[in-house]
Amino acid sequence: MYERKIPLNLNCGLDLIGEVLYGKWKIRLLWFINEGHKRPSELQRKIPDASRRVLNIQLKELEAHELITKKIYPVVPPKVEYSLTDFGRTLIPVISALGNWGDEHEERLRNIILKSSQN
Amino acid sequence: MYERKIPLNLNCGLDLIGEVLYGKWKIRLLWFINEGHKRPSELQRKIPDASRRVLNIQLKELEAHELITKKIYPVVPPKVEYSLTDFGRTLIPVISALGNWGDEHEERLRNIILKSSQN
DNA sequence: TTGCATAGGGATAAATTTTTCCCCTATTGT
DNA sequence: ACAATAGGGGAAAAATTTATCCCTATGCAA
Repeated sequence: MYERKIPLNLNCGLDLIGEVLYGKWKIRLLWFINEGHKRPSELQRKIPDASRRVLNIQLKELEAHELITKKIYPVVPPKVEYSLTDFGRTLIPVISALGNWGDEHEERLRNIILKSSQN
Repeated sequence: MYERKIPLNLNCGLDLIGEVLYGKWKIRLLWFINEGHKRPSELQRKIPDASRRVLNIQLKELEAHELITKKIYPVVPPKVEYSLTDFGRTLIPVISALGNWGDEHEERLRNIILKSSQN
C-alpha cells in the first residue's frame, strides 16, 4: 500500500468528507451501489472508463471507511455483493445535491469546461 | 499548461461538477471567498497547508470555469480581489451540504480515517 | 540598506493516483 | 484441452496534481 508522505489534515468537516470521497470513482460507486448495482462486475460495466483495478481499490477504501459492506458468497463462480451501510446511506442526499447541481447547469458547464480545456 | 492524455468525460451531472470542484483546495477557496476573504494573501493564510503556487493555479481554474471573478486594482503594492459570480454562488448550498455532513459525523470520521490509514 | 508585504510566473521535482499488464482460483460449457 | 466467467492482487509505468525554488517589481518600516 502507498505510504503517505504529506500528513493528512482533518480539521474541518470539509477535510473529513474529502478524505472519504476523494478518489476519481468513489462517488459513482456509492451512487450505483445505492441504485442496486451491487456486484463488482455490474459496477465495472456501469463505469467502463475506470480500470477494474482501481474500482477494487476504491471499493476497499469505501469499505475501510465503513460506508459500504462486502458480502462474499461461498459459491463458484464467486459472487460478491456490496451494500451501503447506514452510515453510507447518510451520504446519498449529499451526493444527490452534487449531481443535481451538475444536471441543472449541464449546458453551461459543458460549454465552460470544453472552452477552458482548449487552451 | 498540462495537456490531458486521457479524455474528459462529461456524461452526467456528477462528471460535470467533478470537473469544476476537483482539485485539493478548490472547495475551500470558494468557501472562504464566500465568507469574504477575497485577497490572495488572505486566502493563503486561511489555507496554510497549500502552496502559494497551487492556490494561484486553482484560482485561475475557478475563474476560467466562471465561478469567481478577479478584480485587479492598479495600485502598488498590488491588490487583487476575488468574488463569487452568481453562478458560483449557486454552489454554496452544495458545499454547505458537504461540510455539514462532515461536521455531523466528525468524531466517527476522524476515528475511521485514522484507523484505516494505519495499515 | 536590508527586510517584509503584495501579486504572480517559469521550471523542475516530488507526491499521489490511476492505468496497464500479467498471474491465480475454480467451475461450466464447447 | 481451452475459453469464458467471476473475483482478486502484485509490480511497474503512465498520468496527473502539488510542492519547491527562484525571479520580477514597488513602497514602507526598522
